[in-house]
Amino acid sequence: MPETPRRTDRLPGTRYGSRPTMKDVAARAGVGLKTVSRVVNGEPGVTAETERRVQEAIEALGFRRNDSARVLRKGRTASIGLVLEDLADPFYGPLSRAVEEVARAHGALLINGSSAEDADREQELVLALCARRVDGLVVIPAGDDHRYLEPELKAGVATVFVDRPAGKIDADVVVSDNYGGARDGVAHLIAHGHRRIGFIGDMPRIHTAAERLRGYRTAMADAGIPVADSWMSLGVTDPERVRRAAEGMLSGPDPVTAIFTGNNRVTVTVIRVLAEHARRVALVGFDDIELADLLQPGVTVVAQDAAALGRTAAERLFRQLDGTLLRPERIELPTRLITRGSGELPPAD
Amino acid sequence: MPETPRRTDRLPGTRYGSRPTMKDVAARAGVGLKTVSRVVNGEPGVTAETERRVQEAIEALGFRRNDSARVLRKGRTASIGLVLEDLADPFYGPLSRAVEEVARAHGALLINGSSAEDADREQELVLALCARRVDGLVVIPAGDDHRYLEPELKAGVATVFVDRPAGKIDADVVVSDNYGGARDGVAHLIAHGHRRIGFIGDMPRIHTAAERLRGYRTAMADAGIPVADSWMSLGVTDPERVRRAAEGMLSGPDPVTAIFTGNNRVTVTVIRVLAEHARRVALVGFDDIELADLLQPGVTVVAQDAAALGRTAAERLFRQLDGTLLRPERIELPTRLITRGSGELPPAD
DNA sequence: CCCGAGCCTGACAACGTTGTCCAGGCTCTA
DNA sequence: TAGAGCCTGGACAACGTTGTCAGGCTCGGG
Repeated sequence: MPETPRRTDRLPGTRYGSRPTMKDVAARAGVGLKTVSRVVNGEPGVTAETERRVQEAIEALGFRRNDSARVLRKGRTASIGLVLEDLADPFYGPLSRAVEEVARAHGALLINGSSAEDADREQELVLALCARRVDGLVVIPAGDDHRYLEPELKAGVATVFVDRPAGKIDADVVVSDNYGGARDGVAHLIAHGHRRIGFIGDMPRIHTAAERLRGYRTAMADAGIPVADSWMSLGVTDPERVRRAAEGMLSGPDPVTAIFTGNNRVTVTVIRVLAEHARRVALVGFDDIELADLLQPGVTVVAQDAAALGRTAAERLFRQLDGTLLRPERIELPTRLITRGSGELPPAD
Repeated sequence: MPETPRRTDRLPGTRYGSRPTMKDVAARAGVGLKTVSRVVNGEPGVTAETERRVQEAIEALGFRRNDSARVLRKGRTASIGLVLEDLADPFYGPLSRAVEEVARAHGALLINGSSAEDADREQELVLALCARRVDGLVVIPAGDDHRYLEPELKAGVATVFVDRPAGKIDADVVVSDNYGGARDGVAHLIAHGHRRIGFIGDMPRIHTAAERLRGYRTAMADAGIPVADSWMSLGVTDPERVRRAAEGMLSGPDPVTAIFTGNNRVTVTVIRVLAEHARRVALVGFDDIELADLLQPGVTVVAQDAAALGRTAAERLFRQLDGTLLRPERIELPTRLITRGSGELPPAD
């Protein structure tokens, strides 16, 4: 009896009628279920003629293997999760793309989500990905406590943290040399004669922001320059806050002659402020930004390689899955100072 | 007999030992399987005391529901797929983020992949997403024939095409007014006295590129200006090709006095070329670019709202899933001319 | 004291696929 | 011509979850 009406308890939401299954294909081709499975998976042991009949039935019915069932059976999903702060941030685009390319090379799909810099949302996302049984996770953490991941790690979910370290668990980490990069950037300003140098960065609870501030402090200390509290401003990176911070440093009795900005968003806002400003103020920014070379003056930056961060992390992830990787490690990628003019302006008192 | 060694044919790759299941939780809590299910899903009909015992067992074992099995049973995955050209392109970041936000509001996860402007890769990705049984698809098409999607549409996979229309199938489409935007941008140059205006765009097989070229031609025709072949250049948007095209238009016996660029990547490269150029050349670009206002002169652009494209598409997708949407439709979002200086330069002959 | 209503709870099948295992038919050789 | 061995194909169970359904319990009313 072909074409029997199966399906007993379908959801009402399912429209059109549901998808054909291997059973349907088998019935139509007049073969057994397992034979269809063999054809679909390219396994050996099927006559050319039988294979043709099966292919024909697949074509005719529009059959597509149901990966949920497959995953349930096999245990691996061939997909990895990526949790980052904001997909729309130009820094994360290339990183995300790099992760995707590595995943693709390993035959895996990428599922991603934005945490919006919210620890709860990060956890929610990560656990949702685990419930889908992703094979691995690349996480740019928003929170600083990742003990909630312990059962997942034990269960064998490969995990790599990028851009910022994991909190309170032992895991692979790939970061840029935030401390060293900031230190070199500030030293560059000092080398060009600046002493009153401002620092505007992200919220101090964010690891990268703290590290870059540490780099700033070290460079200043190394040069024997005492730092005034009014020279440092940490907080959210929305344009309003940053603008106020920059204007504060540039006015008053003891204005800065140079500013070091803690990330791409801050840099962009500060460039705007400086453009409206009469006095020439030197600027070095963390993170490269597009068109930085075409501004007047060109913007000197400490560039990190977002694509390399993503690639390195993803490659480690798949090595964890291979089993070729045993101990968690911390990898630090170097930054690169790109001089374009803004950092070489002399102090204008 | 508790702690019996289950698992017969596990993959060798699975490390540590596999995850606990509802069965394990049930055994530990001393309740039935279904009771665990009820607790996990917050269904009514469980005593506070029983619930407490189950929660305790879940906690102790680090249980996490397996969504593959759930999907297999329920038919819906609560995830949607997004296929775009390149995650690293600044235009797609906000679009992607907007889709994600709408998905999140509907409790769905986002799976995405880059087609790299390759029709085969697009198809491969889309079908992989369908095999995972995503509830819906948002596609920025690379190819121009989407008949391969017909079985999926019939099976009820909600689908919306964004930025470019679908090929050879009837589906929802959300696009910008590429034709009108380009026409207005070029008319703006004409209004400022230009007659010899160049057009540099993407490959003509890409729908947006063709539409923008059509807008250019219309504006020129409306002004009664005959267009020389040497004023138009279509092709890949890599910097080398664009640079040659721009330099070609700017030299020779009859150089252009203004250039209209067909997308953000082209615009950036042309800005670089013009910066090296002695003569002032007017420029209007399609797509807004960051820092465009800070260049000298500021870059006049025809801006499209990438986030609105993504949001609109995703909202339509979920309305399809609700069943509140019946007929496929084509939605066109307006563009906006933002004048900043480069488009208002007079012709310098 | 008995019976029915109502509430909890658990046994069971089904979702679609893949791994295991066996049967039947074939070829090849002695 | 018989037996061994190979190749093809199919029956069946299992993956982990959820919907159905029925059983057992308590409680209140007659």
